[in-house]
Amino acid sequence: MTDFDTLAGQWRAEGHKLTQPRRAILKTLLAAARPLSPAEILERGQTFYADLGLVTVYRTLEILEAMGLARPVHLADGCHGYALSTPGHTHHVVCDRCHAVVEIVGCALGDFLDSVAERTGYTITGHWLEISGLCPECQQK
Amino acid sequence: MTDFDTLAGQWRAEGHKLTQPRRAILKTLLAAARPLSPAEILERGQTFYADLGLVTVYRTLEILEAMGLARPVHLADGCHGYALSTPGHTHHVVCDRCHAVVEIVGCALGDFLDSVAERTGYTITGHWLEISGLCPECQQK
DNA sequence: ATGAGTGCAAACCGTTTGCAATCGG
DNA sequence: CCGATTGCAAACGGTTTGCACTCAT
Repeated sequence: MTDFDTLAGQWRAEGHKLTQPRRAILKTLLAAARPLSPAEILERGQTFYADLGLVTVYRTLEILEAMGLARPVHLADGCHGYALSTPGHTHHVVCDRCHAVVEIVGCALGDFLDSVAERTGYTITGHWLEISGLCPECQQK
Repeated sequence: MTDFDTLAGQWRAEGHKLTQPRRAILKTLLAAARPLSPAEILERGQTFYADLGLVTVYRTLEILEAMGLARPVHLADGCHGYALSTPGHTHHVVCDRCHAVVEIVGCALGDFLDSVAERTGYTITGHWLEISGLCPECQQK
């Protein structure tokens, strides 16, 4: 997670303009505790900039994803939401009930992937791990 | 992977009728070397039963998924295909180039998940791992 | 015979695109 | 000022639903 100014800096560094709609989207993602669908980003973003449109949400997410600043997270229902990502390789743990998300920054799969490569003959180029569970809060209910 | 008769047996055991369209879909999935999109299943399935309709593909996949006999596999482009799955817990290794798929039957993530649970306070209920790479054949090109 | 299963067409929903108006640098 | 960016409306593609007909049992 980064703060707004750092994010804004990276944004401009790529030559993108920092418009009001885009500010609203960045703030929304920064404030989110779980991955948000485009529609949710729209709704929340409108509290920052009332005229925000869904199309702009899609276009901004596209840029964020290309920059590696946000990534799509597959949710249980088949749709996917977007969450800001720390740079580099991360995995997510998503709460089944409230969808709160925690990023796992380290990746302990190296040995496992080596054995997979050996067993299958594949050259491994990447992997995607998503863990589901119940967050501490939801366990109490 | 199972053979047709075993699959058909499980199918009937749940009280579903084994119609021509459904036979065609099962045969198609059995013959597939990689996950297929609903549209691909339709196309290939029509070689077994010419009047097969797309709606039936969706409805049959829904049942197969509920029975745990097939599972959706997220492909690189965001769409997802379906592949028959061995019962129980498996992971997939998908070739970036030709989409050939290998199932990893063992799961060596236990320790890793334990440490995640400890670090995050979550109760882990499940996980989804998909590995991408190049299959032996595609490496030679 | 009879209810489960089917295909068609239409509805539906999330996403993308064309375009004229607008905004940021 | 000028091109990047915007929102709207319409197009689009994949998925789901309503319905009358058909098939497996």
